[in-house]
Amino acid sequence: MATMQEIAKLAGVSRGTVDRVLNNRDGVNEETRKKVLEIAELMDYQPNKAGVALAAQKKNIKIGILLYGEGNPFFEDMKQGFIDRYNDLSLYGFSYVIKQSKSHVREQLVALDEILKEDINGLIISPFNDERIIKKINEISDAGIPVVTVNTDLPDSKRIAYVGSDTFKGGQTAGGLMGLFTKGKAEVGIITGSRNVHGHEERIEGFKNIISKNYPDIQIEAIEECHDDDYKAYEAIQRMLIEHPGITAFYFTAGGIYGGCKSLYQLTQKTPMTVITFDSLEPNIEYLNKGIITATICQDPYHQGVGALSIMVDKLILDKDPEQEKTLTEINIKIKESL
Amino acid sequence: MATMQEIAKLAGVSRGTVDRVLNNRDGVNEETRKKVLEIAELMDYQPNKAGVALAAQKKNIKIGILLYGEGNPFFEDMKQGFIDRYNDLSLYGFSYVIKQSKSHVREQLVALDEILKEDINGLIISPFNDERIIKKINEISDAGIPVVTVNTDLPDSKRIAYVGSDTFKGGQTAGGLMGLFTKGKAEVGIITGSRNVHGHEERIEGFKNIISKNYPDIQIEAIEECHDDDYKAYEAIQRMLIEHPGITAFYFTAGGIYGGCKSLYQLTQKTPMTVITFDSLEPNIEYLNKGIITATICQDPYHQGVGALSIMVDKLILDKDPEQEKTLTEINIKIKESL
DNA sequence: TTCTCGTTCGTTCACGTGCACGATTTTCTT
DNA sequence: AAGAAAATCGTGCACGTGAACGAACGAGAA
Repeated sequence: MATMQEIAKLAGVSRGTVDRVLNNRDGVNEETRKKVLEIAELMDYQPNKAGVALAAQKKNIKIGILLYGEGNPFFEDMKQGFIDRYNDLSLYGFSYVIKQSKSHVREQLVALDEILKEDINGLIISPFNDERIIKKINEISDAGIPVVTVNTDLPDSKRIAYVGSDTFKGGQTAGGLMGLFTKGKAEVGIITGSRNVHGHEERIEGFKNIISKNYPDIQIEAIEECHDDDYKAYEAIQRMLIEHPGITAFYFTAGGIYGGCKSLYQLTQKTPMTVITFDSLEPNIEYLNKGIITATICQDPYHQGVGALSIMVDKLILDKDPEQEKTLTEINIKIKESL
Repeated sequence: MATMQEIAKLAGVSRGTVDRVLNNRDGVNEETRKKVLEIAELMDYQPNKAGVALAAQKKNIKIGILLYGEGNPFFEDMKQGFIDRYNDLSLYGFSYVIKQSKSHVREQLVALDEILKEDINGLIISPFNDERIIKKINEISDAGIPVVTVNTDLPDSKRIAYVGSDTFKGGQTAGGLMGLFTKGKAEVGIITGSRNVHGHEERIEGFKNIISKNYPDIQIEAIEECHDDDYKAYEAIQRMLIEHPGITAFYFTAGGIYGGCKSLYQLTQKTPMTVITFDSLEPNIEYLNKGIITATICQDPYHQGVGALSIMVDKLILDKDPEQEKTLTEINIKIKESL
């Protein structure tokens, strides 16, 4: 591996000059610059990461991470991803703060203000889809602090990258599973989070896409919002089963699992339902083990954390812009036996 | 973060002495050693990784990686894991060589001799379960070269760690899926790789475990070995369908997918079968898309590569022994829509 | 006593980079 | 033409660790 020192020797200049050229700083004669660049290219120069890391110690960079859903195991997984990735990258001598607000726009706005007071150099946020949040993110970006969204995207904001899952494909996967589990014959009730949340809606679209294409004998009987609320989900299930007694399957696009499954547990002891959900939070696992949930589709929050922190470190410390604007994590299907 | 320099100052000694204490080198007075250790503990000293990395440059460590199955996409995934992880860890200034032999014990023995000539300091190997390989691995270990097995374990050898998947659980997952897809009623034919390969056998055991526990109406009609050979798999399927015309499902524990599925494609145009396989190699994906394979169970070779290299670098450069003897990767179910 | 050897510890170099400072040369101004 | 300003480049320090080298000291042997 070539070092700056070696390049300097070959170019007949000092290492300082090589440094100026390779880091795009000015104060170098055009001819010298060309020569150095040529040699660097020829030798396929790659900066030694240990050296970069050691020199980065004094930069004292701090990354802010802002999540919602306090105590939500989904975000605990994501946090583990942050931690593990931090252990790999901590040699760059940076630090981070994680703040987690409650699940409301207002709380997130407050938390956002708080975390900005910590003098952070970059922000990773799992944002609410709200105009005020978008506006704030744009202000932060304009102030020179790069923002990466994780889990939920804000495509219309000035965030530099998004790390999350492909919700449409997740919906398609749910559709495919529904077909397989019911042998292509079912009446389905859908419990969704909110029709205003882009991801939830895409999960319905993906589902419909596969059903209409491959399974003519599967009918969607009803769709209800529960806003991730267990009590609302409980009631929605009760209502659906009265209004549509023929229902043989349920599809949950988001939260409210605990309430919804409790309802099913009480009502459907005799007639087994096919139930498909997302993520593997505690209630999902509980009802998967009880046989109420047939399968759950996971979006790998751990690697969302890993990916987001990687991108941010690349940007802040290694000066590398993200390769893609969107990084999509894998879709994993889990059943009772594969947990 | 505390540095050696700071500890030295507080202890009233030089940094060299602190270095000797913390790296367990001798030539330090017992009293001094105690004092330094005390202060280091008090300050929760963690060696700065950038510093360690920079100093490790001159060690010139080389890791050998030995796989089989030339051109097998499964190992391509694993190689990508090695490469990605190497990019993260390359700052420690080490290098690696990958050799890939054909799928025979003899070829692997030859390749093993070749790779040892390269002056490697550690070996990662995806081994054949063979006495001669075990003996060789023990010799290498005794020579002071740590060995990590990946994908296939040799529990009776002197390898320091294994990274792979839980094959029994994989079999259980297959059993669970079989139950769900067939609504608990099926006659199953099993095509296995070799009954002498521990992993293949465990996949059958796990499968039987779930079937016998939860699905009394699922019968296993026949089990045949195909030794990962497509032609043998083709013939096995033909034979099974003649001898057991009631078969409605197939379970492949290993290779021979292309031959087996081709056979099914020709024969079962009308009567749709439930087919469960392992891994997502090209033939798996092809026949998943064609609707022949219902689902495939993946063992995440990418992260096997990642994990194995991590363990080896920890051992060779950071002097850290593996935390667990066995690292098991996640089990992911894939259907057509979630590919 | 004087010389040798072993113990204990401080000093120094190496690893590769980022960046501030200052030195030298060239160009511009009056 | 002389001084000021700008352009260009070299030097040196810092980051934290590993490890070789050598200095200081005391104990034991001749």
